[in-house]
Amino acid sequence: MCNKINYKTNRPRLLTSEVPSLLSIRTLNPCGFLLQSFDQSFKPAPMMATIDLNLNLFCPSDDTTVREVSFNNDDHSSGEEADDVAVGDLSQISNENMKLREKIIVAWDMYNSLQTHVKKLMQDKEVLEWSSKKRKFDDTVQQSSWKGLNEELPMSGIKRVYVRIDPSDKSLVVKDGYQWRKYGQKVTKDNPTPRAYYKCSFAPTCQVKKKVNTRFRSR
DNA sequence: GTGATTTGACCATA
DNA sequence: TATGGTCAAATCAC
Repeated sequence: MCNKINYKTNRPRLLTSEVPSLLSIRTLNPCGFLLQSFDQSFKPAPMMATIDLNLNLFCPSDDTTVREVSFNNDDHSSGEEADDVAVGDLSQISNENMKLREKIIVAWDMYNSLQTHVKKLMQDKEVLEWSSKKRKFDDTVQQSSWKGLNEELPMSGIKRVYVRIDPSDKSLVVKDGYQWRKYGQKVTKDNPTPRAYYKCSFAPTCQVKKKVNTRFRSR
């Protein structure tokens, strides 16, 4: 008996290729002018982040308008002297901008090298922890009287492992040395109870999957 | 707010 | 075309 299921929904599907994956860092000088811009692409990070390094050292935060430079004429200084002062100020600001720019470039380089280092450390940690857990599990399987049921699927390179569980254990967690995350459930043809699909969630590099036919647990 | 689960839709394959 | 496997938005649990 097969019933065809018609799916009706208006829910949009977001394809992975449509997900923006851009980290944008903008650096503004003390008065809000763009000083330096970095764009770093990350794949497959499904997110977009913008970080403003607005070093607002000299300007009030709400002061985004062009400001007039006025001079106090109480000392009766001439217009030429005022121009000289203005040029001096601009030159000083320009120098400060240059120094800031150099500092930001150095900080960016340090950030990049630190990020690389952290990534490498995390990968090393993942590999160590995973191989430790895997070894424990392999030992358990070796000792199991069910080892005759373990099989290597021909031509596929996929190893199928059956794990015996304690019938008195009513928990839904199978103690097989892996950490699982459920990603789907399906009602199959010859099974009245749904089949659950799990992925290994211990590490992103862990490709192990499992199927659970709940009818075997139902009694 | 974050991570896990649920569930309808999509896709590959026999 | 039916079926199983997977994806990903919605929902739930904490």
